[in-house]
Amino acid sequence: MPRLTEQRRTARRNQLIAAAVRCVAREGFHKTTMSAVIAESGMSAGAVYGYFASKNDIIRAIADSVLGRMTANLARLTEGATPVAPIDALESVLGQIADLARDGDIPRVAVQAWAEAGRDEVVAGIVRERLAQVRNAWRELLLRAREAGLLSAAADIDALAQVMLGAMMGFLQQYLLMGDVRPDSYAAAYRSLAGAGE
Amino acid sequence: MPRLTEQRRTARRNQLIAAAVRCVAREGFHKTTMSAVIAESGMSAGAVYGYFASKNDIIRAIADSVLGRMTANLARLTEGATPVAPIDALESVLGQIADLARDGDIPRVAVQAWAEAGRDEVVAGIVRERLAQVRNAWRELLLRAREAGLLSAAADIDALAQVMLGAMMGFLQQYLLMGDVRPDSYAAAYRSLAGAGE
Amino acid sequence: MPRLTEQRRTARRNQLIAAAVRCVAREGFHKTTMSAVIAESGMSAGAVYGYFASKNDIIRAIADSVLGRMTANLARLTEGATPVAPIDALESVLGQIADLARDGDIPRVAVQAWAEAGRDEVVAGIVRERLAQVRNAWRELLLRAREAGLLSAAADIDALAQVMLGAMMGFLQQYLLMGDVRPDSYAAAYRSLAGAGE
Amino acid sequence: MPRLTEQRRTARRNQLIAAAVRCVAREGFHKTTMSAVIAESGMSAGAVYGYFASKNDIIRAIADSVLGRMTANLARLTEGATPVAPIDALESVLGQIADLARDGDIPRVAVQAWAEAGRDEVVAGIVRERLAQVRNAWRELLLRAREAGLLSAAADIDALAQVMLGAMMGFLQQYLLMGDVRPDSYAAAYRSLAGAGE
DNA sequence: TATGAATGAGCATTCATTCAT
DNA sequence: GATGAATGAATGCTCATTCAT
Repeated sequence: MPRLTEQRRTARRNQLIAAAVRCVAREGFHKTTMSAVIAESGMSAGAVYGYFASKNDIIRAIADSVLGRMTANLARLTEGATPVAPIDALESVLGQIADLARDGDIPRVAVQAWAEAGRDEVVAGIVRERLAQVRNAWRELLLRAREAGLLSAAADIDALAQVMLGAMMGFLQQYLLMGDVRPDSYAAAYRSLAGAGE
Repeated sequence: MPRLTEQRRTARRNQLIAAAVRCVAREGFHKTTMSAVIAESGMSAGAVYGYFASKNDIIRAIADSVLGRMTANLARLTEGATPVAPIDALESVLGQIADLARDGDIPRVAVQAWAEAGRDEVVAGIVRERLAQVRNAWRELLLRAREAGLLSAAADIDALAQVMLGAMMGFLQQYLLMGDVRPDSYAAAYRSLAGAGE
Repeated sequence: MPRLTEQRRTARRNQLIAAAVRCVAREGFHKTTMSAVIAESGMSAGAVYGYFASKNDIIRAIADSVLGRMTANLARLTEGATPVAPIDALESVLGQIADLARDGDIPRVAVQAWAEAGRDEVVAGIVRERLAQVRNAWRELLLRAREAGLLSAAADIDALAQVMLGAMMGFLQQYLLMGDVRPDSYAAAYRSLAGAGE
Repeated sequence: MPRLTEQRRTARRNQLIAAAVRCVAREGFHKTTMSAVIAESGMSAGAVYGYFASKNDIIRAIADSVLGRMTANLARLTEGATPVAPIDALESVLGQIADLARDGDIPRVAVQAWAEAGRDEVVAGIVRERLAQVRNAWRELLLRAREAGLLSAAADIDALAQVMLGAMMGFLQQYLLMGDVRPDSYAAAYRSLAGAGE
């Protein structure tokens, strides 16, 4: 088969996932019909099943794709060699999330994926892996911050990474559900919490 | 006269919701069939539709019930007159969430409700109301903490309430998805974060 | 049982039939639900089944009642001893039908009964009996008209009675479906047809 | 390309309508189940819904089809250029109706359609249109008869067309319900009515 | 190869009827 | 008696998937 294969195939797959994501953002995984995905993608039913074995397969691909794109921007943050104060990093990350939520469907579908993980163990595996990536990125960033003295030497890096990931999830949910959270004040609140309790 | 008393009617309704919650915890809202709910509840198809007009109605009742029960314990915390350090309160609340998640279906279904809010405006309204309640409880607690000097005078109470709610949501999601978060270390991390960056 | 029984029972039965007729005029026999009849009658489900064994029974009672009331006025016409010209009688009868159709549900439900006769042999029997009554009335009237010289001596009384009944049915259907037929011009047309063709 | 040609699609549609007509002749519109239609047509449930959006759609298509076929033969009668005596034409038309009723389901279903017009405004529109066609055909025939002197010059063509349509409906109903009407004597009775009343 | 019509099990919901109170 | 909540088989319809063309 000399036709331009793998590259073209991947492109079509992505185009299909993009169409499916638009549908899922509107109706959720299980109220989205294959018929809707087929119409949105402009492909034929047969063609779709040439790229994915089943609707479940598409759901899994969507989950992976969408969570991957949530993570993508975060990775960029960590790549930099210069240490960043964790809360500054958080503000930046929350800003990226707010941007994604304002402009597109990804965060809405990410929430769907978190819910779906509760009933499909494969999706659960994908989600776990993606969340682990985010935590790893945070751990790296936090370590560098601690080395730079931007974080107390006694800080529990693992727990803090969990807290940072949790902040992202909590912020996103409130952004989507309440629509009244702002990256700057949200991140700043962590600072005000500071001296408290001691 | 075989007329149902309001009390009996409410009891049956709750019994039905409880059965439906068990189903939804397993399969999510839209993969749960009425047939499954009927079997789980031990009622007949017709009887179920005597209590709820449609599956959608049940979904909404579940969302309200489940989010209400997530909130219930929190309210208890705020009722106390004695000021509590916010992070101590958080640890306590996360502990309650972990307990609920370990012992029952409520938190799993709460996640479903958050996702469903993205496609059913009625559920979105219910969720907004319930989340607002949680924030209000936090605001009250935070105000009292600030008055007692357990919180910096400059603290942004509204933003902090958002952060506290977000912490609950982020903790719960990670509890369900990763299974490795612990109330004590999670809450403690907030403290270690505190001084940082300044 | 010293309670006023038979009389009261009949009254309640008629009240029930009246309610059911209102429903059937709106939705036809088979789109009318027992629930609707129960609501319209103000009785309880159990009570209704005390008067009629089944929905089918009600349908049959309605058919009989409604066709009986279509016939009632016709009988009055024939009772008179004085001979009437057939076409004058027809105009009068069509006028009565138009009045019934304008003011109430009976003719609409009569059409339902004719249709139902195609699938329920019991209703077919009721309809046959009622139509036979109408024909008999016409036969009597036509005989008297022939004796009085208002009708040709060679007239086929049986066939003419069929034609008169047919005229009533055809007029009613057009009144209900087209709404543009008038008793006077409709009857008059029979006269203009008369001499023709010979 | 397995695309259906318009021709094939229409053929399948008609086959489906034919199957549905057989069911409706037996049980009426609303006691005919989709399941019965599906079985009778030999198609699958899904296929049926590829041709018609709903059961209501099928009912409407049946109404149009059946009333159209009642009309078809009438049109043929009018096409002829030679004037026909109205009562001769009537006898011929009643003969066609009797043939249709003896051999097939069409007239039984036509009666269903007239009844259904009382509750579905779309069916009512279809019926009105089809009845108007019949009247138009009669008007044309009557005009030609009047020109040829087969009808009194003073005859009210519109009213006579109503009477002719009414005769067809009344004859058909009696054919189906009583089974004792004959085209020849029925038409002849109109003649015997002739001199009467003057 | 790509198509889209066909499949049919499965879905949410209805409703005539019953019977415990 | 009278009530109306409960029953559950049956209904109209959907939709993930297949496969003849």
